[in-house]
Amino acid sequence: MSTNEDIAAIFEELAILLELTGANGFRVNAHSKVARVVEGLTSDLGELARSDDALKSLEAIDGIGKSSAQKIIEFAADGSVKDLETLRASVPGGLREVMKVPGLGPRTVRRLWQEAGIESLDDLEAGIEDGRLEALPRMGRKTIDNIRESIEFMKTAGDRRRLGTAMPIAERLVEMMQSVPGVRRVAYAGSLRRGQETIGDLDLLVTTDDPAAASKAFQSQPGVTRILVAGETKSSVRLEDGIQVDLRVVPEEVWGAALMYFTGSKDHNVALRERAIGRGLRLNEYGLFPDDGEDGSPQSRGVVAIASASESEIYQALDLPWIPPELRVDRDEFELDVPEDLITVEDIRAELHSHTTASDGRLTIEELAVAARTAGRTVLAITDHSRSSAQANGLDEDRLRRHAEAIREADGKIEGIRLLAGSEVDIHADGSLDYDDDVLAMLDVVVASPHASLRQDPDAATARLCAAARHPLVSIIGHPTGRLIGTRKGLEPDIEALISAAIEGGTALEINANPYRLDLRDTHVRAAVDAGCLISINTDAHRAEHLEFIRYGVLTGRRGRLRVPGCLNAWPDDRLLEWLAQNR
DNA sequence: CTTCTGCAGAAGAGCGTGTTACGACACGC
Repeated sequence: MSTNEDIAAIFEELAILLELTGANGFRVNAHSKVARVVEGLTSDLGELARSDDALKSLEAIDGIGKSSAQKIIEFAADGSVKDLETLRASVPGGLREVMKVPGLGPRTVRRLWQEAGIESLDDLEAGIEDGRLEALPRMGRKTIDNIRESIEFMKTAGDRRRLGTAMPIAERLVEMMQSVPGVRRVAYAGSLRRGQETIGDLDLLVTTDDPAAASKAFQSQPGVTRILVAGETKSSVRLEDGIQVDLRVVPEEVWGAALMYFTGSKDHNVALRERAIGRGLRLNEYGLFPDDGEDGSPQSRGVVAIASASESEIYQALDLPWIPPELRVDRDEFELDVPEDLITVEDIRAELHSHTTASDGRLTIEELAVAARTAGRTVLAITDHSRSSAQANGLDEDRLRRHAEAIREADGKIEGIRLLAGSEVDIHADGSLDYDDDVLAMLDVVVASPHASLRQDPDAATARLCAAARHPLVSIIGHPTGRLIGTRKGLEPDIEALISAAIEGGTALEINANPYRLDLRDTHVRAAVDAGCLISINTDAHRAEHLEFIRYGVLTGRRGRLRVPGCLNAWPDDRLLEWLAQNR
């Protein structure tokens, strides 16, 4: 674990433990915020914390105050934080699991702990059976049944879903709701709309002439295993595979306000509402209202909204440009330099990382070329695996030479798309490449990627990747960390060092659009974009459907503020080909 | 706990729903 991740984990734990001790909610939030901020940093806090002016430098980071700065310094020096140790000693560790039970919040868990001696998930189950829970006030049959069901659900369901799993489900739901009579507009919102790499649950927003019909259709759709909430304007169901879907039904005229509210992030919303207060206004999911100082929600008192129909008019009324959903994280999106022209799927012209039957792909050169052309690409680099990737049927030098010839031959035969002969060459643990330079030199594109030794220590990983990035014949570093979301951590190089090496070596860094990878990840893309390092969004297609993954890579790029000029494969073909020829 | 402006002390988002006991509270977004 990198230092930043350690620190983020410490503050996350502090927040949970504080919550359980009944600490002030703002204090709890402050700790969560530090965790989130630290997670988003690319520079090493450990180093900063050991520097001369550590306290000042740390406090300069938004969200980190004196107390948090001192804890970070303490951790960098001793590897532990006293306050955390004290809390750990006074709060049973098992309560963190109990907090995860849907429906159980800090208040209830604290009561269970102090009044019924519940200290773990096992205790909770025992307490349900032996009647300890029933004996508590405000603990009725229904609540206990719900807890029992939630525990059962927790045991069977997985955690968060990958972006690529959630998106098709959401699109199916949107289509389904669109077909309900009276429905006008339907959209998915939430973390899916923000393009996060994993999604907790799905959020659907609907405007309709017949709210009751929309809610009923939603609750009774096939695949619903449990209705969690069933109100007039708000419903929540669980589907067969365990995914939770929330529906909100609103009047047409508040579409924009509701979409903003439902898209989040929570912290972005809080920041916007604070901004509204600062301007004598109030923002909620029904609109932006003048603050008349009265109690109760403005819309219920007939106060007329200043803005509500569209997101942009609300942002405008708060003196902000429309902020793309992918940037709504409450980091620095409220500063004035937010680009309006983030990269889009339509901007992508070239696919620079793909596989055919020569290694472990499913399509021949011709089939893949046609598929790429159909998907709208005008340039396709075929980059099969190199010899060390034996499990992927990697090509030895002879096969590579013949394969390159075959690609160039096919290039002459297929209209409408330019084919490039390339390789996805393994970067060995020591930073050397899997082919000799004279072999690489005959190719049009070289994607160099780590595939093995993905557990090496961060310093070795940095040296390994930087060496490949500085190699004159390498065009792109493919999936730089090699992580697989939720299953493999991958390398943990010093990203800023890698970015510098890539700039120096005239090499682009890849966003691998495969939803299992999305590597570089969003925060690393942002660091690269800020430094002026080129990015290439590639699907790593092994079959035709994989070309559709591009959307996930684009979302990740947008989260990193990527625009066309910084994205190699969004350039005009001539310019791309010229760059590829020169940078080798 | 952090930020902001009043530099010591205040302010910190706002709503719908379910449960439990019929107004209040907790939860989750």
